[in-house]
Amino acid sequence: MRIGELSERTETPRRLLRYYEEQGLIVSNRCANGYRDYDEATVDRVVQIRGLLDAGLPTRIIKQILPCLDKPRAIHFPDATPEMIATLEHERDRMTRRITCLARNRDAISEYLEAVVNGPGAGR
Amino acid sequence: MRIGELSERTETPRRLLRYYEEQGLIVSNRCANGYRDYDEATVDRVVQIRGLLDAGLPTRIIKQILPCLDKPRAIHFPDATPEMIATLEHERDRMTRRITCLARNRDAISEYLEAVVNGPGAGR
DNA sequence: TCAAACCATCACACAAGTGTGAAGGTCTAC
DNA sequence: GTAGACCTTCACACTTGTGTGATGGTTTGA
Repeated sequence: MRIGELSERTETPRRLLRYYEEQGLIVSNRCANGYRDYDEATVDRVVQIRGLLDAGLPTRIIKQILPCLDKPRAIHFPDATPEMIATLEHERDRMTRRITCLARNRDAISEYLEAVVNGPGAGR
Repeated sequence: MRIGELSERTETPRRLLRYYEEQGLIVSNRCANGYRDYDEATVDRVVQIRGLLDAGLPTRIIKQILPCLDKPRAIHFPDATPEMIATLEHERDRMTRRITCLARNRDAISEYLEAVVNGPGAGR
């Protein structure tokens, strides 16, 4: 599919799709006329990238973790250098910390909202 | 305490503490000589702010949700305008989405790492 | 009293993600 | 063949969170 369709289906500006490609997060084939051509799987990948970006990961890190998420895992074993493994472990831990922080704060918000809808009287 | 101590205890550059104050995320009293004076609770607050920033929330949003997290909840009921409640619900949902995304990707990383340490042979 | 270690404000700069528009090529349909 | 809707690259600019340094006041200890 071309960039316009990918843009619509992922609700992502074309500008950013080109940027993600520039950063090495997605790839595209080129048609004879120079147009980018994406395959179906790119849709999910873009959604995933956007989610991770929104969760505070920079493209540099996203680029490193994306290959681990592909299905035929065995293919990627050769790239598994010790440094890479260390990076992944570090990022995994950092994500866990982010999750903990988000969950705690979200729960506090929920609690607050509950208290509010129950009326000020119920809070004491 | 003064900014130097707060900086050390929160591992946060002074520059950023002043920035957070400028954005209305923390407050300080001023000593006679103009030095900032923080109270004990600011330590936790700064840590919380940094966690949320790292999880992708902008200061503008953090500023809005921080008041809900204070202990004596009843004090803040007057500010609970309908728009404020809508904002909070929206941010709560967004945080949930972030958590889901982070958890899924973190689990995939964990899975990958497990496969790697078990050796390529175990992956098939 | 003088140095060192704090503190203050101000300002310029940078990276990352994103917005926007210019200038131009390609394809489709009337 | 021309208009409109696509696509291309390039470039300039904005925002946000940070880094860094200049310039100067205050406090503390030798």
